[in-house]
Amino acid sequence: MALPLRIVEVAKLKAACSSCSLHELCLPAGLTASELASMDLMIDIRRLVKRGDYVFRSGTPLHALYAIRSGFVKSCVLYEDGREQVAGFHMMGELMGMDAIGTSKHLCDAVALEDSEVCEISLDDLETLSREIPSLQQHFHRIMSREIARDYGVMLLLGSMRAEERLAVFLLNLSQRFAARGYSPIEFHLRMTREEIGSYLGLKLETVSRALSHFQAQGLIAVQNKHLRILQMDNLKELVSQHSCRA
Amino acid sequence: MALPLRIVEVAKLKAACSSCSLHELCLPAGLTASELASMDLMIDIRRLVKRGDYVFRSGTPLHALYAIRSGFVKSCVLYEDGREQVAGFHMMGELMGMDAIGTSKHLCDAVALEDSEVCEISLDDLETLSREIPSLQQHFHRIMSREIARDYGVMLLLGSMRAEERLAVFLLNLSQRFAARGYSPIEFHLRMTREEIGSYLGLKLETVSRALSHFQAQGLIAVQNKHLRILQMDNLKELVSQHSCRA
DNA sequence: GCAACAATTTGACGCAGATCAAAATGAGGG
DNA sequence: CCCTCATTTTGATCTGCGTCAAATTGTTGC
Repeated sequence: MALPLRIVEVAKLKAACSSCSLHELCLPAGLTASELASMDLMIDIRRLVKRGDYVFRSGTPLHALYAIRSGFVKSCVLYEDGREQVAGFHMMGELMGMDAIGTSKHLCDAVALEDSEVCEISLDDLETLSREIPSLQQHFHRIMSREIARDYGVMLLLGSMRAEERLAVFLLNLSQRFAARGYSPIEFHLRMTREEIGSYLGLKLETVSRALSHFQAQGLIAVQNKHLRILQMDNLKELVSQHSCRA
Repeated sequence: MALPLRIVEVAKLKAACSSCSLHELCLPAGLTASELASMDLMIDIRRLVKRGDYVFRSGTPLHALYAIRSGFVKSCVLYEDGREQVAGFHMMGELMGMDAIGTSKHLCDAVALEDSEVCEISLDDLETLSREIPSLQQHFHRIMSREIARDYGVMLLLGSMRAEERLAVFLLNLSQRFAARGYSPIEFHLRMTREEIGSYLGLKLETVSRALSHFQAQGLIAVQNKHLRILQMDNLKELVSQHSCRA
């Protein structure tokens, strides 16, 4: 008997950077109108990814890079023995899959935390086009560089901050990124579980929960399950810089 | 009175990728002879960096990327409040400074741990040339990607491994990289202090010291100060994968 | 070779955060 | 709406690693 087939949501739609409201955040930032038109030709697949589904999986060959058009995606590094760690949370306008260019194999899972839409960008096409459009080339390099810079920040966080500092950094970072996208920087919906936050921050879920409760008791934030509101942005920032470090 | 001038060692030598024994490890890997000749034109500064001196400093504008021709360099991320963490150790054939492309400012210090020689590679020149030489472009992307992949590994290490695992991963990684450069994978000189190892691994120097002593007591390694010999490579590897994890 | 200093080792002790446990709350499916 | 299961919260206890301290060894400049 054949197994019941899992229905995979793969809508292939005509994508178009020039009409996408994110193009100032995304890969084509800074291109002229005619350069944008060239990018349109390159990106012809937009894919819907349901909550819980994979954008790509660790170990599979690199087909394309993925720009998030809407939604929220986590990436998890897997270790051979089954250990896994959340390496990042990605929101609209961000590019994923760059870790796979080196080996042509993805080395993390990318899982949608809510129904999302991603644009597939063929690496070959991107490389070809960026040979013709220097500003695209530069921007692509800047995007990869920023990913490296972000990673350095995470290392600092994991290597030398204590639990509550890590969480404060995490919340402030989310806040900034929502702000950059036109959403409220002080009130937002956490799309991930406490366990996922903990995995990202190198903490256990109980520690995350306790730290959130403590912030709330101090009046820094108000949390109600996944709904979060920052009440004292400045004090939250101060908490990070006051060097109550561990290492 | 003028301050006594610090004598800066800046030997400007004609560098040449085509005659460099590292070109299979370094940026020009995979180029044809004529493409290599084009790279030679691009790289015209080789700089000597004495032990303890900076290759570049955090906050300074990006002038160039740096390929290590010989020696050993650490990179340290600095946090505003003075906290710092070693983000990586770099050896010959490796490229540094890619974290600065995004903002045009270095965000870590690069300090030579022994007298070293680096080749300066102008980013503009590299971008120009890689528009003409697709294989150079591809290789540059692969190098940046591998840096991202490496960082993911460090995150996993910092976020979910216990002290002895971290140290074992660290030693095995050094071993591999020495092997790739034709040196012994089982016997080498640690060029960094216990404190620097600790900073990289998110541990205190005492913990690093104790872990090394413990490995030695188990017969896995022999350490004598900075001289290290791996006695039981397989058992060391096993130590990492046996999932004695923390998070 | 010696003095001064830096790096390492080792021991004793404390604490931040992990672990274990159980109750409370929320979300999805029939 | 109710049942079931997943997530979150909170408490109690444990432990790996940080902290403090002191002895030892290695390194550098004179």
